[in-house]
Amino acid sequence: MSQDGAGIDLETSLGYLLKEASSVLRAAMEEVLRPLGMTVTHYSCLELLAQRPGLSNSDLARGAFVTRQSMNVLLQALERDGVVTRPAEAAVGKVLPARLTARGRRSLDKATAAVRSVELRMLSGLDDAEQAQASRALRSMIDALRGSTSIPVTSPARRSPAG
Amino acid sequence: MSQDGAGIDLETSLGYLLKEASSVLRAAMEEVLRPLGMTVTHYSCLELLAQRPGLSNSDLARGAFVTRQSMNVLLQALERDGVVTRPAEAAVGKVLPARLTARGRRSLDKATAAVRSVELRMLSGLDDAEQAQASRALRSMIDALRGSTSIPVTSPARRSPAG
DNA sequence: TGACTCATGTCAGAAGTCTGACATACGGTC
DNA sequence: GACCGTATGTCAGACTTCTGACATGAGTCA
Repeated sequence: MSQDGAGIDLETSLGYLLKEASSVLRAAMEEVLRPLGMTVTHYSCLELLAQRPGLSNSDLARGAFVTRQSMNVLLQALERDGVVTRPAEAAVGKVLPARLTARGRRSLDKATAAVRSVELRMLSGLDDAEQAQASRALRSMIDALRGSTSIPVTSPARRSPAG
Repeated sequence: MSQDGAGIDLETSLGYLLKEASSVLRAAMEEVLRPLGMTVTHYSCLELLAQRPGLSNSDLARGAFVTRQSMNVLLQALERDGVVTRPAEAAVGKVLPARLTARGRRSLDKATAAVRSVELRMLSGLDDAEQAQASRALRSMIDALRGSTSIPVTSPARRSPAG
């Protein structure tokens, strides 16, 4: 086909497969989230806040894999809808810790159930050992690509005076 | 950690890891493609055409995991830039087979080298067996998600009984 | 203390992608 | 031959996310 086999064989490329898997997963999540009036980023933000109350806008952006500008747009909408609250002013620096409201938590519960079912379906063909192996492989690819950058959820952002 | 274990543990979720890996890969590709004036979708389109000359707009959209509308916008720009050609009229139905021009092939060659280096770096921590295992796992996840519900990119998933 | 660096929140404009809609072409069925 | 469902190419508008830019606050170091 090509001259000197320069092309990346899409049939066997792990990168392409990764993109495909991610695309299919995203589509499946959007499908179950849409009836709830949620996008994937929207859901990710809520899930992050449930597990790590008080995350900042920038923390949430890193955890949801979008820019802090995009997350800011979303957070403003979520605040307006009463799903999330942020203090009007920063207690310490410029960081505004966000938290779920009761309504936000209810909203998240439904979404979590839906997303969980998608994930279970995705993993239905893999036993525990295979899942662990896949997890290690993905982690290896991530680390190799980003050299050593930080972790999305386990945020090191707490390194300020108080802690 | 929530009330009844409702939350999806982002620390261990394979879905989250998949999203993270895909995000990091995409960022790494954008980084090397940007100097060439190319986006990831742009590159995907060219790579697809190199391996399967004559693919239609809809084919390319499916292969690049975007809608055919998005791919159409891109294809028109690529035609304008002399990177891709399509016949003015369809020979058979409405399908317009696209092909790379010489310029498109040159453009792709540079991009392919850049992307290949990214993929090699991503896989640098995995031996052949691990890569094969990861490939099988991803394929399994894709098939499991596609099986029941939606179709990745295209329109409503109505299959005709005789189709 | 002052300068430098890094991170944050935010605004504004640009780019990419999506949903909705329409006309058309193919294939099978009645 | 007419009809219906599916698939394609395309236009238009809306939405989401991104890049660029700015001011502010914290930490480091001389």
